[in-house]
Amino acid sequence: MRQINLSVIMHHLRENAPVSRAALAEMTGLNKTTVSSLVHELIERKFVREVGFEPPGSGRGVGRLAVLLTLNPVAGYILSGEIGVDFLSVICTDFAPETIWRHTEAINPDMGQQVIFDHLLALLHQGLSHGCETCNTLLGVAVGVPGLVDQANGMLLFAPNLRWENVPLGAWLQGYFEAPIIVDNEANLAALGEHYFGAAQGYEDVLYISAGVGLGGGIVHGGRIYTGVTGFGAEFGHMTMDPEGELCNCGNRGCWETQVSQRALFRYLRRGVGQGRKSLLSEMTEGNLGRLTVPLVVEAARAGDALTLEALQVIGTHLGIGIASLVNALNPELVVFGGILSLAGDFLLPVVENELQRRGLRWNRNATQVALARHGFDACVIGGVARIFQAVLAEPDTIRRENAWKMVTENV
Amino acid sequence: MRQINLSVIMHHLRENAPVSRAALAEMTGLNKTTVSSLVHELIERKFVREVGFEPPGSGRGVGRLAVLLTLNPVAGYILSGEIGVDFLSVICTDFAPETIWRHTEAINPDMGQQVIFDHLLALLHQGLSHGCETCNTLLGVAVGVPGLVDQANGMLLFAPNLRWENVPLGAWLQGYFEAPIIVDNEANLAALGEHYFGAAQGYEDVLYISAGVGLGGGIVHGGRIYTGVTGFGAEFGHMTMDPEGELCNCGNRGCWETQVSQRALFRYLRRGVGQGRKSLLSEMTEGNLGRLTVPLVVEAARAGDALTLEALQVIGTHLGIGIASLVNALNPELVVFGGILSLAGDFLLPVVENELQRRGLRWNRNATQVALARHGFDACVIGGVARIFQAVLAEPDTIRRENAWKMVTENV
DNA sequence: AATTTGTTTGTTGAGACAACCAATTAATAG
DNA sequence: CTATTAATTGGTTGTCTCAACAAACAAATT
Repeated sequence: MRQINLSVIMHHLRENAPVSRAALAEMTGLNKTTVSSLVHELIERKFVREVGFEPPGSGRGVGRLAVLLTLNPVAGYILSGEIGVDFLSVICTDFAPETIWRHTEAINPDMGQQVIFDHLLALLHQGLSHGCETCNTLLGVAVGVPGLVDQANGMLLFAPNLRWENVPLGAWLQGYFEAPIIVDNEANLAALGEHYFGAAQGYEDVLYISAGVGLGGGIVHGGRIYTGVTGFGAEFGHMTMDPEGELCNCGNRGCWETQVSQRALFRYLRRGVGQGRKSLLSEMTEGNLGRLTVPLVVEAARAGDALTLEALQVIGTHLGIGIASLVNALNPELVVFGGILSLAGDFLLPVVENELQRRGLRWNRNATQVALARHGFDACVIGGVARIFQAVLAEPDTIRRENAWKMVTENV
Repeated sequence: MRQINLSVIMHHLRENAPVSRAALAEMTGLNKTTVSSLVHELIERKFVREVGFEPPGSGRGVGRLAVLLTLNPVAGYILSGEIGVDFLSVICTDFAPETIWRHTEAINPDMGQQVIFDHLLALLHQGLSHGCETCNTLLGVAVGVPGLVDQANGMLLFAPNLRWENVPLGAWLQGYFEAPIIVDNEANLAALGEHYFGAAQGYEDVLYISAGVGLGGGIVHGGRIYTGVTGFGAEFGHMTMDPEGELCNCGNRGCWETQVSQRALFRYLRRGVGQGRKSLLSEMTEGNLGRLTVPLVVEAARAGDALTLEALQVIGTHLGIGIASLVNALNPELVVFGGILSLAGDFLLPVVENELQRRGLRWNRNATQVALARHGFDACVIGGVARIFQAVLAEPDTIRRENAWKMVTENV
């Protein structure tokens, strides 16, 4: 009961800070004495702090000045990392959350699991030392991975692009940090990140679609990540869109990600050029279309290159068809489009909107907006921060501040 | 708090009755005094009753005999109706819930909204008089419709097959019954019905797919109907499966329901016969394939008719592809297949399973079972009962027993 | 003086705990 | 074999704690 109300106060503080006790009481419907008591506890726990008085004469009329409250930025720090296919990324934020430190490092899957994990650990350790300087308490560690995760025990079940299988990441990390550990799918975290700190703020039912090397997805329902029964929901990329389509890495044919992904885009362009069509991209890559990158494609599109625009039109159409299907099936409030392909959002989104108008049921499509993700490369790590943030907001009374950060420093 | 615990007790009673107070305490983790107090209140409110002692010597060992508790069948009665495209159906059940009374009536949309509503009201009224004889208290009225419903106010937004739009069914019913009114989509209710009383008992994350005239769907997530943001989720039938496919009633092309529905099945068969292929169905319908019905098709399939088997194979493949996509996207525990087409389940399900094996991601498909719906024609009304049941279990202390049934009897 | 903020003080309600009574089975003594 | 007793489980009665709430009040402002 008290835990629930503490959490309610924290949530309202997050969304409305700075705000007074009286205002919190009104918002939450709780009695003001109750709010006072809860706030007192939160201040003691250092999650909340007073930040002076409401400036007098701010149009509020007569009465005693209100004491404004905010979440305490130095309540603790959060570590969030991502294991990408060819990079590691770690950020450390305070509770504001502002980034205190960040670092990215190139890897490749051939380095081997153990080496990559050690690198990740070293980065996290560096982030930790920066974090504890100002914030003292480690609130949690989140790690996003490009694969299926069994949330319950942080087991990475299957990451085809890393060629990893059944890696107990959660257990490994638990051995090094005396704080809650979250391991989750990269797109799921990114979805939550957009919900907390990005384009989806204020929306409780969000579909996130991340198109990059492949096509991943995340569902936020009621403000929480929707995990299917085995925690492996929202693999939109492997919905069959064309039963006789291109072969997919997963072994099936015509998966959505064979139509909408960086790979699909490049394939279309290469085929076009291969068939003798002219394109700015040939010059931009000096004839080596193996060097294609999404930014290059966007540049070509802006320059009006016909083949590129056509490719984006085709990809956008497929993206739109899939989104319309999902909108009909799930009736979300907002669809957020992210991933590296979202750099081409200016060209893709109008096509998507058009397709959604054509194929979405009237009521569903009218209730749904489509937006570009705010966080690009950082989407996942920011989502990890959001995930820890969420865990702390949900049960602020269970954080053990004393021994919250205690790292086994041997052999790191 | 108390409300929550009352609800917890009710749920455990539903799932484990008959059961003793001590066992409830153990299951819920509540203190046994608390359980006693809660049970006492529930007995006073007539939702629960004692049903004698646990038979001695039932392998339980020593100790005082336990008093067994169950939900009280005559706690009240539930009215549930369905407005179909060509029928009305109403049942009245007690709180067991056992059917006390039921009736079905043919209609057709041309009769007009007001006439159909009056017929529905008359049926509900008949059910009510049967219900109050034994059970006294009306616990709620549920009505399922083949269309989009805004749950909040029971507004039927759009029912293409009835050609109704913006009908305030909830408000109308509220004027006649002094009890909670639920108006919801037919497939959503059916999904909940399978969860409470059918093939999906014990599964908390269920996809329900109903193939009949069209293809509808329902999602049960965490034991509750998943409504999208506007309460219009799970319109699986209008996911685009083939961008250039057949024209659908909704105006788009290649919707799933153009591939998997009674209409799609009959179309395939008629085309086959039209192309000169032999089929038992020609004889069975005496050459008039306009008379096709699903039972006839099933009969032909059982007799080994090649065209029929081929048709079911094709439909089953499309069904399987769609289910695989949904399984990948939503990772449910169970997929339940219902609707009139489920009569052909023996022929369709193996094909579906096969397609699921091919197209489902390994982890998802392994976590997901596919089952036939238990309730056929009654799925929706039973779901309506479940919906009311759920509402009562959720807040047993808010039911006003005194004036719960008070019907405006004028002009009915 | 009126108004708004926030605290102090006391009340209410709900669940937890301990002790107790009740009803049964199992063991044991005669 | 029977009567008695111990052990065990079911359920209730009082007491305690804790959280939310209400009313009164103090402080700071217009």
